[in-house]
Parts: sequence; C-alpha cells; structure tokens
Amino acid sequence: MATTTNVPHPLPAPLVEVIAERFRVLGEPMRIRLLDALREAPATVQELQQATGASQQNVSKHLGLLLRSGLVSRSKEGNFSLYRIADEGVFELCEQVCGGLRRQLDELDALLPGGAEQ
Amino acid sequence: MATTTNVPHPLPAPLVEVIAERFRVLGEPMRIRLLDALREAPATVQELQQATGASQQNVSKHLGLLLRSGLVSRSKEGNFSLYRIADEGVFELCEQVCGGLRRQLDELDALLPGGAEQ
DNA sequence: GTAGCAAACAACGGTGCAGTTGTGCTAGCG
DNA sequence: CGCTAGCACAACTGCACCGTTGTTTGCTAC
Repeated sequence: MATTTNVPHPLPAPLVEVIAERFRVLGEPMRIRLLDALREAPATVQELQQATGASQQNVSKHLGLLLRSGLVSRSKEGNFSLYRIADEGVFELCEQVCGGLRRQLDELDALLPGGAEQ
Repeated sequence: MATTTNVPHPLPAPLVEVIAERFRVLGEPMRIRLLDALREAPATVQELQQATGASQQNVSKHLGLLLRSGLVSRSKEGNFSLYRIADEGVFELCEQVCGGLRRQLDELDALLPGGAEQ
C-alpha cells in the first residue's frame, strides 16, 4: 500500500486548488482515452491520433497539457515524439472511480423491487 | 481492499464519458472544500456556507451537483437540509492524488543538485 | 538548398460551467 | 393567518476551455 499520504483534515487552500486541478485534467474524455491508449505501450502522436480518431492538433494539445501536469513524459525519437505514462497511479484512480460507480449501481439495483437480473 | 474493479483495457467509450464526468465533478475547488467540510460530520447549508465562505446559493448549487452525482446525500431535518457524504471513496481518491503529487515533488527534488532538504 | 513530414504553436468561434441575482416553496412561530 | 427563516430553483453574465484552422519549427532525405 503506497497510500501513506496522511492528508491533513482541514485541507489547506492551496492543496485544494492543486487537487482540483489534477481532477480537472482527468475530467476530459479525450485525455482519459489518450492515457488509456498509452497504457499498453508508449506511442507517437500519429498512433494516438489513430487510436482516438481526433485531429493531430487536438491530440498534441491534450498531450501537452498531460505533459505539463506530469501525467505523461515525452522523448524525442528522431522525427517523432514518443509519449509514455509518467504516473501509473492514474489507472488506480480510474479503477477507484469505477468502484464508486459500481457501488452506486448496486444501490440502485437494491431499490428495484423485482430485482434487476437479466 | 474493495478495489476489485478489473477495468477492461480498451475502455469502452460510454465508460470513458462516465469516468471523465466524475473527475470533472471533483475538478472544482469549491466542491472539494465542501466534501472536506462534510468529512467530519453531516452539515447544513448554513454551516457549509460558513466553512467555505461562499454564498448560500453557490453552496446550494454545488451541493445539488454533488447530490446528483451521488457523492453526497440529503435528508430534510425540519427546516434544515442535512447533507452527508454518500461515497466515502472520494477521500481515497484525494489521497491517491496527493500521493501522485508527492511522487512528482520527490522526482523534482532528486534533480536538484544540492539536495532540497531544509 | 530544397522538399517533405511530424509535431508544436497561435488565433478563433462555440459551448459549457461558475458565480451572482432574483424568486418561490416549505417549515416553524406568534 | 401573517410573518420570518432556510433552502432550492431559474435566468443571466462572464470566463475558461474544447476543438478547428492556419502557420511555424525541427528533423530527414534527395
């Protein structure tokens, strides 16, 4: 368990801003898709462009934001730029979000009288 | 650990949208502050208003969004509305974000020649 | 040097959201 | 019944951001 962060309880104002900013970076489907595409292996802008179906400029723009946020890293390979995941923790974040969503669905299922199976 | 979500690797498009939406809800400092204030105990709009320093309408608006997202729940107590955390998992999310930030800071420290202690 | 490709940068409409203002609704109280 | 308090909802304004278009930079090859 690497979650030894012991966040102070009355969250200091600057920390709140930083946390919110990180969440906001992840609050965009395109960026989630880019991170998901990078999960298997590092990729160039072209490959990510094909994987997401977005334009080159759009992909490059979101990658630049992810780069500034420290979620991905870039390495120039000759004529190409190779992007790779810099913080593997994002996937744990996504999984935890999915866990929360699953919990909500279960609660809704419990409210349905006839049961929701099938 | 309840994080047994086994997210599929090529994330389906609708799931991406849902995940991003949840992140976007958390991508606002005011809402993080509200959740943090609710961490100790359920509270009314007034108490949260004093805790955050925002206007009553603004607090109510963000609480309404958190309510629709299923992160908080509401219970009418006579003349007051009592809000409480509905999904405790958000705090784990915040802690993991803080863990990622800590990792980035450590990497930056390692790059500083003279050492950054003190 | 010139042509060509990959990626980044800059500027621009369009959209969505944050915060304010104003109002309505329900619960308690004299 | 009339009044006040607490909260939610609707309309509005300003701003920030998403995605596109056009252009520029850096590198490779001829």
